[in-house]
Amino acid sequence: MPLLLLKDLPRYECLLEGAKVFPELDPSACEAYLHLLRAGDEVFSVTERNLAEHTISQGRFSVLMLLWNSTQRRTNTGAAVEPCRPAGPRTPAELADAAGVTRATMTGLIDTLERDGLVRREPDPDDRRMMSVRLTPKADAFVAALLPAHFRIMARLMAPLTETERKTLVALLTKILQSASELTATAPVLAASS
Amino acid sequence: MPLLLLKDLPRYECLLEGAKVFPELDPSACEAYLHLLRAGDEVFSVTERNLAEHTISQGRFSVLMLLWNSTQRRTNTGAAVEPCRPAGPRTPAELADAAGVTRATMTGLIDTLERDGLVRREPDPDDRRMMSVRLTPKADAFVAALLPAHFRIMARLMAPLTETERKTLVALLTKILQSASELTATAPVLAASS
DNA sequence: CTTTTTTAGTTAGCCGCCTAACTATCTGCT
DNA sequence: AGCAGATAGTTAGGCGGCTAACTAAAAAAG
Repeated sequence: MPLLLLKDLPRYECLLEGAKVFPELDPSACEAYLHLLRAGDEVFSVTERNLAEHTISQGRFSVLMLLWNSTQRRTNTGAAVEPCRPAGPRTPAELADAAGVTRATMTGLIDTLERDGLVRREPDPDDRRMMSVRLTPKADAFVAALLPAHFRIMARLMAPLTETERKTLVALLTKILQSASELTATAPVLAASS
Repeated sequence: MPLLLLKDLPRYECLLEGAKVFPELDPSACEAYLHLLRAGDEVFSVTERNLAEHTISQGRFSVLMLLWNSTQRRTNTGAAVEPCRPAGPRTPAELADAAGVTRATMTGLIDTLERDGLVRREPDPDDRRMMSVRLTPKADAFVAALLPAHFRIMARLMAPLTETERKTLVALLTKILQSASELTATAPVLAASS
């Protein structure tokens, strides 16, 4: 539960009301914004609650998935499996980049994962600054046991949407993600320009 | 930046690949899920970054907005303003409910807001267990100064979407929110049932 | 009227996120 | 070779979530 968001979103009339006071308030944009964060938060917390039953957090789970993807790619048994990415992340820095957190955060996540016996840190023989993070066999079993329920929850969450609606949703979200990335890139102009 | 999510979402072929290994994996559902969290996270962090420039966090901002809404409703100057909610939240418990966090968390948020001189705790004369949280004049000015940029960012984020697309998005997100709420309600059945 | 239960708020302690500062190592420039 | 700068990882400290345990007060039960 990362956010902190109004449980009951404001009614549209309230947004229209607010637009009279604040000319910058675009009611439909605001409505979309609030619904996006609210739905994202709720969906997030549903999956997080499932993971919590297996005593793992979303953050640690993401790290496991990243590492698991890497090992899957190497020890792959399937025929004709095209590599989805050149090579899976191995080092804390790569994991941090892939997960979108700082290296300091990744240090903490790896700490707890290592304490729980799910990963091991191994020094890199070539570059003594670097570490290599590996899943333990325990983690392999753990992830394999976890994933079916995880996927089932995703399917349940999206059950009310048809295939077409899902594609539409992804397309709309992609547009928003695009404009958010642009806003992130042109950072300091935020408040000033129209 | 609440979540911890893969920066580069997996390609659709990878999801199809995974579905061969895990029959529970619904590729389009998974794709929608990942895009939703990714977009929500990015949008969240964009607004958070703006708020951070005014040295306030999303959580504290939400509290201020809840209280500000309450006061707006009482000292309203506009004619023919229908009340959007019966009465705004006043006590820490009401604020916690409205914001969707625990009371312990709300205590902490009010602590820091009070420390920064943006709210005041006042004892309730009728029920000595209760406190009343009020915005200070400083907070009024603070919020009023903050909101225009905040609204401008929402508008920018949603700029690539037409009015129709925004309505579509809201409708789709509402469906997802609905099914997420149902999953939350029927909690313990998560992993077991199909 | 006393006792029990409920409720409001806080406190304490954990986790995961951040930034900033630090150590150790490697790289590149002269 | 030797030193400046870049890079990998950790540490320290803060914030904001959480749960669980606690205090004080009100409400309910007897």
